[in-house]
Amino acid sequence: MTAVPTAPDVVSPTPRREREGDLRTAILDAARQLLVREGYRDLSMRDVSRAVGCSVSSIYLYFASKDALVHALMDEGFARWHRRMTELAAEGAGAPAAARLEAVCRAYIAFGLANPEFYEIMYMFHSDRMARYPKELFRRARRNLDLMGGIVAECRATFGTGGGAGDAAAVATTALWSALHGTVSTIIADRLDRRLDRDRYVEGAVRFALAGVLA
Amino acid sequence: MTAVPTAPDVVSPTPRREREGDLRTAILDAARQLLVREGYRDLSMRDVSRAVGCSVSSIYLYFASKDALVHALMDEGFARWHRRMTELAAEGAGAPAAARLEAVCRAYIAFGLANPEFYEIMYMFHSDRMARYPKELFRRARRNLDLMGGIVAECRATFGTGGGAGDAAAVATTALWSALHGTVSTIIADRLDRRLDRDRYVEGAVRFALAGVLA
Amino acid sequence: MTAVPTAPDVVSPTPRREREGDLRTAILDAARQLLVREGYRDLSMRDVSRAVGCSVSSIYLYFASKDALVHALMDEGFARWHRRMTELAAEGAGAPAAARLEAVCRAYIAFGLANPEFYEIMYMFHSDRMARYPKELFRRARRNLDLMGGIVAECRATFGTGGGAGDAAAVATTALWSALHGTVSTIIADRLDRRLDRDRYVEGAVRFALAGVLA
Amino acid sequence: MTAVPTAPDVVSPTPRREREGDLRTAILDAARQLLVREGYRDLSMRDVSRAVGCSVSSIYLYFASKDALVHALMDEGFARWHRRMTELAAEGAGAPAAARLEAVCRAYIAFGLANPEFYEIMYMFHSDRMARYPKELFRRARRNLDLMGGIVAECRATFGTGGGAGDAAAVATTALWSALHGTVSTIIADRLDRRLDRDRYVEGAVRFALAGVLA
DNA sequence: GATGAATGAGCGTTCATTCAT
DNA sequence: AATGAATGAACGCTCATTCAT
Repeated sequence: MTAVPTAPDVVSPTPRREREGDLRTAILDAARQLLVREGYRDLSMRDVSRAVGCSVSSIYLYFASKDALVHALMDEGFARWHRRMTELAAEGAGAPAAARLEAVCRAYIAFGLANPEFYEIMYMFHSDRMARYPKELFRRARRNLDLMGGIVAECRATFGTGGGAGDAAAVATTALWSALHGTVSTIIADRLDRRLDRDRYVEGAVRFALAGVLA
Repeated sequence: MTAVPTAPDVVSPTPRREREGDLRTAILDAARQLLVREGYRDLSMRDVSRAVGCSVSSIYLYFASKDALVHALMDEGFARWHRRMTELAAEGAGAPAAARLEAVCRAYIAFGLANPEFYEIMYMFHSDRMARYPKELFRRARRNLDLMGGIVAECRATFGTGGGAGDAAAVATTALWSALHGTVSTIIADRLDRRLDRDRYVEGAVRFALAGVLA
Repeated sequence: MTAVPTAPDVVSPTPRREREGDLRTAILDAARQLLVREGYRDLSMRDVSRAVGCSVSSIYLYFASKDALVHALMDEGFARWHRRMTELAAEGAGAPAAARLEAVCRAYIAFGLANPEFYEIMYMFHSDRMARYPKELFRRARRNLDLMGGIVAECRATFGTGGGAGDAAAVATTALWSALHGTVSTIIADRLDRRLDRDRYVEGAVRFALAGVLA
Repeated sequence: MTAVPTAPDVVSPTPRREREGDLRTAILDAARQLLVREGYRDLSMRDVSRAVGCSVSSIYLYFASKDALVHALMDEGFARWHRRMTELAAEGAGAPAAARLEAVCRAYIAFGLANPEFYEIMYMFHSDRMARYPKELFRRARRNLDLMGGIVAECRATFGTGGGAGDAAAVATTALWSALHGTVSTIIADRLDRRLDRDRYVEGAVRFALAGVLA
C-alpha cells in the first residue's frame, strides 16, 4: 500500500449524463474516440459505457459483442472513405487521369491523417486477430481499392505503360496503395523521424508514389 | 480480438523436460511466435509459459517484466536486420549505387517476409501502447535507416537529383522506407488481394520504389 | 505469518444462495472477521469472497479496492463507538465528572472487548501500512477522543489539578487513552498472562487509569 | 502499458557486495531493519537477501523459514530488553523502590522508542497470526515482566497497598505494563495527535503510570 | 428500451521455498 | 558454505458477458 493517492472509497453510480440523439450513435461515437486512444485491447465496454453515460449492458442492446461494435466502426470507416472517393470522382470529372490520380493520393493520406481512429481499425488491425470479419465488409473495402485501380489503369493507358502481364495494373494499384498505406501508418504509429517536417514528408511521399505508378 | 479459433497448438507445449538449450532462448522463441499471432496486448505471460513448458515465474528469472521481454525481442530484430545490411554492404562494395539500392530494397522485403514475427515487433507496434522504448534501441533502429539513407543519397547524387531543400534526401529516404514498409506490412497483415501473385507483387513494388527514388 | 492451522472454517462459505440480506453487508461482515484474524496484509479479496460465497469481482461492485473496504470497516467502527459515547453522555447527564469518567473508561474497555474486530481495525493498524486514511475519518476518530478529553478536563477542574502547561489536559487525556488502549490491546492480542483473571484485571486497569488522571 | 517509467529490462545479478562478519549476523541485521520498515508481511526473503548481498537460498542455511528468522529477531529483542533491565537493577541497587520503578518505566518507554523494530515484533504482533511461537521465547518474555513485577511488589509493600486478593500485585503489574505498552505503541504506530509534544506526552504518561501503581 | 447485479476467466506480478550442484 | 534455477500458489484487480427485472 504505502501512501498512494487513494481512489474514491465508494463505488458511486455514474451520473447518467444527458445524452442527445439515439443511444446507438452515441455508443459508436464514444467507441470510435476511445478506440484510437486506447487501441482495441485496451478499449473496454466499461469505458465506452462511462463515456456515453449509459449502462454497460445497454451497449449489448445494440451490439452483440465488443467485436461487433468494432466491426460497425470499420464499416463506417470504409463507407466514409467510399463517400470521399465518390466526391472526388465528381469533382475531377473531365480532368486528366494523372491529375485525378494525384488527387486521390492526396485525399487518401489526408483521410488517414484526419481520421486516425478509423484508419487504424480499417487497415492496421491484424485480420486474423479479429473474430471472423464479416465478408460483406471485406467486399466493401475491396470496392474502394477497385475505384483507385480504375484511375491507375487509365493513367497507364494514357502513358502507354499498359503492356505487361494481365495483372500488371492490379499489381501497380496494390503497390501504390501499399506506398500510401506505408506513409499513413508511419505517421499514425508515430514512427516518423522527428527531424522531418510532416507536410514536406507527405508531399515527398505523394510525388514518390506518382512516379512509381507512371514509370 | 479474442483468439479466433485457428489451429490451436502451433506452439505446442514443450513437454517440460524435453526442452533443448537454455530457458531464456526458449522463452524468446515462444514469445516471438506468440507475439505476432496475438499482438502485444493479447500476449500473456501465461501463454508464453505454457508454450515453453515452464512456470510463469520462471520467465521473470530472465525478464523483469512483459515489457522487458518484448523489448528484448525488438532488440534482437533490429540487430538481425543490421547484420543483414552489413553483409549486403560487403557484398555490394564497388557496385553502382542504383544496384546497391535495389539490393537493399529486395533484402528489406525479403527480411520482412522471412521474419514476420520480428518485422511486426520492430515496425508494426503502436509505440505509445508500450512502455517507453529504451533510447538505445531507438538509436539502433535509426542507424539502420541511416544506412539506407546513405545509399539513397549516393543515387540522388549520381542521377543529378541532388537539389531541393536540405532535408530532401531524408524525405526521399523515408518515403522509400514507407513504401517498402507498406509492401511488407500489407503482405504480413494478410491484406494482399488473393487474386494477386505474391512474387509478382513484390517485384512490382520494388520497381515502384526504385522509380520513386530515382524520379 | 502464514495462517497457522487453527480451526479452518469459522467463517464457513455461505453456500451461495442462502445468503440473507444484501451482499454489501455480507462482505463487510466477512471482511471484519477475516481482517482481525488475518491482519491487513493477510486479508485477501479471495478470502473474503470465499467466506461470503460470492465472486471476487462482485466485491468490487461495492468497494473500489481492498483499501476502500478496510476504510469502510474503520468508518463503521468509529461510528459505533461514537454512538456508544453519545448514549453514555445522555445516561450520565448530571452525574459528577469523576463518575462519568469512570463510566467512559469502563465503556471503552467493554467496547473493545466486545468488538475486537472493530477495535483492531480502528486502533491497532499501522497507519503507514495503509493507503492514506481519508481525512474525514481521522476527524471522526479525533472527535471521539475529544469527547473523552472534555470529561477529563472537567475532572481536573473539579479536583484542582487544572494547572500546568496549556496542553496539560490534552496530555492527560492521551495518557489515559493510552492506558485504556494498552489494556484492551493486551487482552485482544492474547498477551494477558493466563494466570490472571480477566475481569479482575480489567477492574484493576480501570482503577489504575482513574488514579492516573486524578493524581 | 501507456508510458510508464520503465524498470531495467534485464534481470541483472545482484553485485555481491562485500560483507563484514558472518552471514548469520548480517542476515539478522538486515532483516531487523527491513522488518520495521516493511512490516512482517511486506518483509520478503528476497529483500533481505538483496540487503545482505547474498543469495536467497543462503538465508535458508541459517534459518529454516521466514518465521524462524522472525522468531530469532524476537528472541534477540527480549534478550536486549532483559540485559537493559539487569543493568538497571545494578545501577539502582540500594535506591528506594519508587525511584527504581520510575527508572524502569522510563527505560521501558525509551527502549521501545529507540528500538521500534524490536518493539513491534516483540509486542505488537498478533500471537495467533504467527506460526507456533516457541515456548521458550514466551518464557523469556514472561521473565522480563516478572522483573518488573518484583519492583511493583516492593513499592506496594512500602506504601502499604499490599492488601487485596492474592493476585493484586500481578494485576497491578500487568496494568502498569499495559499502560506503558499503550504509550509506546501509540507513538510507534504513529497515532499520537500531532498537536502534542512527544516528550511532554511521555513525561505525562510516566507520571500517570506511577500514580496508578501507587494509588 | 434499459439497467444493476453478478460472474468466471484471466491478467502481470510476487513470494517462500526447494533442490541439484 | 553457498548458489542459481525453478516452481506453485497466491495476490489485487479488470474484463466481456449474462440475466432477471
